[in-house]
Amino acid sequence: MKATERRLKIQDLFSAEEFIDADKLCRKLRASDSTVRRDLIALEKKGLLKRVHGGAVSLQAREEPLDSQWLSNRFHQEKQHIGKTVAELVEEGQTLILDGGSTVAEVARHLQGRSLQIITNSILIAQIFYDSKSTEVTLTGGFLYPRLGVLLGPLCEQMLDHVAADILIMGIGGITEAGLSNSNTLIVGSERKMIEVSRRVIVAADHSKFGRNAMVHLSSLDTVDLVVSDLALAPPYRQLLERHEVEVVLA
Amino acid sequence: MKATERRLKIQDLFSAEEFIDADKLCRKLRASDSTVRRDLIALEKKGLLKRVHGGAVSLQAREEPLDSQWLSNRFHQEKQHIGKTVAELVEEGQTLILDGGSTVAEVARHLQGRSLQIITNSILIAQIFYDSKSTEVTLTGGFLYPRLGVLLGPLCEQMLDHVAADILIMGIGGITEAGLSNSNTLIVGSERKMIEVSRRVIVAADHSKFGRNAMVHLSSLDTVDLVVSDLALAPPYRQLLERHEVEVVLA
DNA sequence: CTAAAATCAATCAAAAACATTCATTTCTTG
DNA sequence: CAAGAAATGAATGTTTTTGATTGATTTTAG
Repeated sequence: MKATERRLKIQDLFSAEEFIDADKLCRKLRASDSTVRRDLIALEKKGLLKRVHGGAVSLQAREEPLDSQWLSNRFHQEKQHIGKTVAELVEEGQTLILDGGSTVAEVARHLQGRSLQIITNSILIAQIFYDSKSTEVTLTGGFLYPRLGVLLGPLCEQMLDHVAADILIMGIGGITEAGLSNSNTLIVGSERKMIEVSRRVIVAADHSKFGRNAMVHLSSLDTVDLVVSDLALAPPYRQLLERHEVEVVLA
Repeated sequence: MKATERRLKIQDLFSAEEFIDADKLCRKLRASDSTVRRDLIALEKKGLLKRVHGGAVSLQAREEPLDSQWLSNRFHQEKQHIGKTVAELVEEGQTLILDGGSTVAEVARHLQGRSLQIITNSILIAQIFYDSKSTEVTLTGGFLYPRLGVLLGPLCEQMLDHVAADILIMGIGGITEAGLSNSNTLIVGSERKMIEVSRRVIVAADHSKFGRNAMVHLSSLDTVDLVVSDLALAPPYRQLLERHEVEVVLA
């Protein structure tokens, strides 16, 4: 097995477990412990995982409870602005797909009471419309991914196959020149389907997501129609997006 | 098992239980007491838990989803007892369908941390298992019915067509000689499907549901295998159930 | 209150995992 | 095809982790 193939496989394994045993990797990849260790070092250098004694842990896997409040509120101000701006782009009566993630949740909050049809795979976002009569909410089914509160897997993708949406509003793990990426293959799988069935793709991402790579590649920048970020976005990134014909709005 | 893996697992266990015995941890993690103690010391240093004689307690106040609703709930005490009793009937590794409703939610709370496969159409129940890794939760898709937080409609029923469950745990609007009834046709529709695909049907209903008829007839009493209610259940109802070969347990 | 039982902290040797080096194989590239 | 570069796996010594043992401390029962 080649190095690239091995490393992709390692990344895949993180969608199921947040910790991976080095021994198990050796057996699964049929490689020596030296090789596996080198792979892990390489992936760590790329910022895709954290190496620990005995294996490696997924980076986004678990926030420390002490700053969990803080972390989910990181750039909260910015996310609020982004949420408001994105919500203003939506017209009455449209069909939206809302992906999971705290930035998109902020968009959802600004959509409360609007007359829309919303499809989402996030139970947190569904909750925002808990007692709204004007907004019709449909949840995709699926396996509930612990801690993120999103529905994933074949059931989710199968359901998305049967719908069509005007706009997809998507959160994201990282954006670089290579495109969008997110933290695990299951999430990326359903997001790909979402892109597929949506006429217009809007990415809501605060400036901290730029220049970062998450574990799994999702798509190239060309699939995106519009990126809404905050004012702290470094100009080079803005130019990068515009080179790919992506519209940019800073909130 | 490696150190990091063990410590993540300990954190998981604390999302289901407030206090955990050191012995129990040794057995569950297959590690010596020295190792477990070192793990607990490490986690305490990170501020994730508090070590006490004989084990450790969770530091984060376990927030119950929708506290306010539950507190204002009628017959809350009775529902708690019913919940505990029903939860004890469930065996490890089984596949359950949980329908919506406050009584069933009480059952779900007592199932936290168990190793089960749960299918539900209630986002409130899904939330109860928000960060439990041992309990695998699948949501049916569907329209979100406002204020009840349940998923209904063709999407939901279609999904239920593809599953099979050991036990269905069902709340109910009313029980009379004529059978079970509930408040609207959409709910009844999905509940019929649930009954269809489950080997054993358990109804969790406090005594106030007896002798009442809700809007829509759901099924006759013969489809029910077991009813769990509280001690205030009037004897005539008990006899009625037994005439229909329904087992009765009072909590 | 006292004694027995349980739990804890400290220490140590064995085991597991690690970094480093080096010879061998595989892959590039001219 | 051949020289060089990159990747691999084995071997080395080092560091970390682990479970057992010891005696101290706390809890429980009488």
